[in-house]
Amino acid sequence: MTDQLSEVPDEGVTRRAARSQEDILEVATAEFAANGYAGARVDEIAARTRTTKRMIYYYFGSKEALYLTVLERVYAQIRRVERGIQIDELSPTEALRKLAEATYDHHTTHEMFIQLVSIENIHRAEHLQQSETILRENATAITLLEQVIERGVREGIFRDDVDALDVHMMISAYACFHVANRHTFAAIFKRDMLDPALQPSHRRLIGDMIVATMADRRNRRTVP
Amino acid sequence: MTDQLSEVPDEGVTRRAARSQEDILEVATAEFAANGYAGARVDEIAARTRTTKRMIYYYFGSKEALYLTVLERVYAQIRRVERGIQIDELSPTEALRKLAEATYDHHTTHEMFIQLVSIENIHRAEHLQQSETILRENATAITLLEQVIERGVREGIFRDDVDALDVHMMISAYACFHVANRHTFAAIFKRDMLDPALQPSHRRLIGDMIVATMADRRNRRTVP
DNA sequence: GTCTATATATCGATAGAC
DNA sequence: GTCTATCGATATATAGAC
Repeated sequence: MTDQLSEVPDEGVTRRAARSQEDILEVATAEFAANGYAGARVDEIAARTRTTKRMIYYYFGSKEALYLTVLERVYAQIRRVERGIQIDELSPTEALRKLAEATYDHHTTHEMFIQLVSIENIHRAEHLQQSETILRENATAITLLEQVIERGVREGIFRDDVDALDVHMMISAYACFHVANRHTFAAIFKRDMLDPALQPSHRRLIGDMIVATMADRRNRRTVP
Repeated sequence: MTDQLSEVPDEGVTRRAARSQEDILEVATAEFAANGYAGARVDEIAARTRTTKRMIYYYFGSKEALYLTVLERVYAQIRRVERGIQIDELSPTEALRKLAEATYDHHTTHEMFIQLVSIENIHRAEHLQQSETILRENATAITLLEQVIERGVREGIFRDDVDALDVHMMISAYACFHVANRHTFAAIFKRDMLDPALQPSHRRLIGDMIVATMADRRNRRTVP
């Protein structure tokens, strides 16, 4: 890799710069997630990279712009996960469970994403609202869920008074809480919600919860 | 904040001093909730009270000690709400719904509590762990839930593979998410989860969700 | 693009009079 | 208990050489 780069000086410099920026973003993500926006230190980020503080400002302009780039990066990541979910051959019930489990799997393995979302909410999403990319792209996660629910309602197996956003809210709430409130929950109740021994049953429970709620046909407004 | 959070002042402290401390705590709660621990400014808290910054340090010693007092105060508040819940004459199903709705009602009307819990989780609950009062008192919320579930299992109407902490987790997750992730959710999906027009249906849904999950008797391990 | 050194601002905390 | 004034530490951001 390094040899190839030195053979092509022009690309080498750019590629090296891109790698340096990636390096900064990686460290910055951890720093912001761990300490919040105001608590994060640019000095600390610089110290943990191969580059210097001067380069952070050279590449990103400001602490806020760096934070925004970090935010866009983790939202792009979950978008990729969501796009990869396949539910074509599944029944509405099975599809719902699979979507819930996929969200649970993503959130429980991406603690920094959840922390950054919490931080962003403390700041009333004012940074997120500056990102047209996130606002435009991340809302599309809901379309798959809409199709599943519509099919389930049409087949008469789902209640019809809960829409896709409500279901997404229930799934996200459960999966987020496991990670976001892990520490206060553990401190008070002495149970680590991310304990690997608990994950199979918690993964089953999120599916049970969503399926049981949606399959409760007593709540239908119209007869199928 | 409209709730009565004030404690009875010590005999040695004048009424004016106690009122001054209450004034500081009121403003500090809002300041920490709105900006996080590192983002909160002691100067700003002082400016919005009738007292001065010097007095904040005189009464509370440090920014961190002030924050800890704020934390204990909001946790004491939810404890009072939890203690006031009456479910004596209700069936296990009705009791479960009432507990879920009470949590929903508390969280949706105490945004600052939820924000402070989020902030505390960003800091890995390191302040909360210093408060013996919170750790000792707030875990008792679970006993009422334990009794309800035990009764429901005994009567053969609830599944028996989900314990009280899991139910508490599901209820808290739903109710917390509404408040904690309100801003990112609204930014991306253009729906304010705290819109008063949505509250009746969301309040019904949390009850439906918990009852449907627990009443799913296919998940029983033992025959009642 | 990369470095060292530094400007500029702000914040938590305190001194000391009354 | 209460005030004004201010310290000392630390933060973001930048200057300017190479």
